[in-house]
Amino acid sequence: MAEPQEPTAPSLTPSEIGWPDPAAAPSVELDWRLVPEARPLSLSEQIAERLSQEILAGTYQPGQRILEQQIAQRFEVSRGPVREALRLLEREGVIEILPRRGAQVTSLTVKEVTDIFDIRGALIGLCIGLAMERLTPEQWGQVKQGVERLGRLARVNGSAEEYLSITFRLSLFVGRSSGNERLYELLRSLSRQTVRYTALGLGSQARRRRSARIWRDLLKAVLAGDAAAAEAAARTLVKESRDAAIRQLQMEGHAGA
Amino acid sequence: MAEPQEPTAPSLTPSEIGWPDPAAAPSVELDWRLVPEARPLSLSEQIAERLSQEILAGTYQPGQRILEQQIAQRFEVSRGPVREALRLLEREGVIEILPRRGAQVTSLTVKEVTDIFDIRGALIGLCIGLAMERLTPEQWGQVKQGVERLGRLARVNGSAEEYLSITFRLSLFVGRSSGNERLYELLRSLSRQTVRYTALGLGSQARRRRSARIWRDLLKAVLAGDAAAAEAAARTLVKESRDAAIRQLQMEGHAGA
DNA sequence: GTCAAGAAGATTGTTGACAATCTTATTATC
DNA sequence: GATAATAAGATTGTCAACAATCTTCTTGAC
Repeated sequence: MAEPQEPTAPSLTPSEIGWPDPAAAPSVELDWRLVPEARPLSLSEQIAERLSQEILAGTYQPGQRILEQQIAQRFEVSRGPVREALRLLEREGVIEILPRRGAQVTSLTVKEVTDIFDIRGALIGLCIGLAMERLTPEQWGQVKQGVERLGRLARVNGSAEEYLSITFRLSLFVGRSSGNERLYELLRSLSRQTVRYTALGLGSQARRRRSARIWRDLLKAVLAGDAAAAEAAARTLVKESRDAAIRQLQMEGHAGA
Repeated sequence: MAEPQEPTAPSLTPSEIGWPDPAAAPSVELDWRLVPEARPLSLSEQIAERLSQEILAGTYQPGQRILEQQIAQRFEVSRGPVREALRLLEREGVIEILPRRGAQVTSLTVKEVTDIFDIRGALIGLCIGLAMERLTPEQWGQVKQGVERLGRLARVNGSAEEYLSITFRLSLFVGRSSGNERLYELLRSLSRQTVRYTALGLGSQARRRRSARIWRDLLKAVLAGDAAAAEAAARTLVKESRDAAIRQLQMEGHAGA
């Protein structure tokens, strides 16, 4: 490949969120890597990774076609690895591949966004329950730190990006803490597919304050050992996130396709 | 391809389970197609479909390596489509692909089986809730037919295969009735990954009777409009299926890998 | 001016060959 | 006899070219 990617940073350990130093510049970088394992990436994985970043960053717009030849020339490789990269991206829901039509950036309908949020809601409920069985109060302390940061950020009307970044770190930490690897990967994939919509839903300070309050309720229920309340809070979080996203989409005149 | 596949049968419509005539020979054929859409399959999809059937049928054993060249020769195609077929099968969890090692039939650990059943449990709960919002009592009548068949089969100690076949049809019908396409596809994929284990759990008549009873409770709750009870029954169904499967695995001395 | 038919171009699907890497068998050494 | 280095073979990764199909533009008829 033309520009070999720098080695990826080591992934978070299950027991460490690794909150950045509050004194340092706030990190809003999210880890949307397709291949979480720290191993040398194959050519097709490198291509998929880069394309995924570009699509998530908006370089390619939803619905835009992606031509194999074009990608191959840009990365100075043949179409073989590009085809595999596209299949990998399709699997992650980043693009859609139509027979004899090729790939295009996924453009979700309102219905599909709703559907994915609903699935996330059910899975996050399971996740919380499993994590409660496994994590010690000390380990929940890390979540507490994050929830407190959320509260501060929401109160002072801080950057939406940083808020979003922290909620994702929290979600992924809980996901990993479930001890169910498949569940974690599934949630990560579904979250990635809906990042832009989650961001949409957390655009206003009012929504962030509301979100922070539910996170606080969630943590409270967890520390009190009330699994049912914790799962309910988690589902509420996703449900309100979903509704806020849909409202925004409809206000923006998102036709539904 | 050497032996072109006969056109696949049209898929079930959302509103029709299409129970086979009880007088006719009992149909225990399950529809484990990878590509549910009724459209001409590409070469790689045909290969994936055939391999998937063979793997599910036990022609290839768990852990067994699958060599690209060998498959290519067998189907008289080049390795390109075979590679794509293998990626498709990996995505469905049928095989695993390791870098520079190639593909091998998925061999799930007890932990992984447990994990997948847990995910299915959470999703089926969601599914039932959504289906209850959409289906009319008349439409549930079709489920009632199936549940009654389950009861009869369990009482007379009928074939485990037929019992399994009906539970899958019921599950898929409910899945489709949720109206959440992604949820349906996800459940179908997870069910396929655990067919052999579900079968293991339904091996004894006692288990089938128990299963039939829970299905009856589930339907009763649905018709009474008690969503919480219905969802609980669905989760119980999966949970007991999981535990039975695990017990069998451990009795068979399944080491865990 | 509009619509349809056809041709040219673009794009995906497939192939066989070559390169890089891994696996296994052989042989030499202790 | 056991172990390690080495070589041969097998297997995946990548490439460039060709075939099949789809899209778009042009041309002609009404």
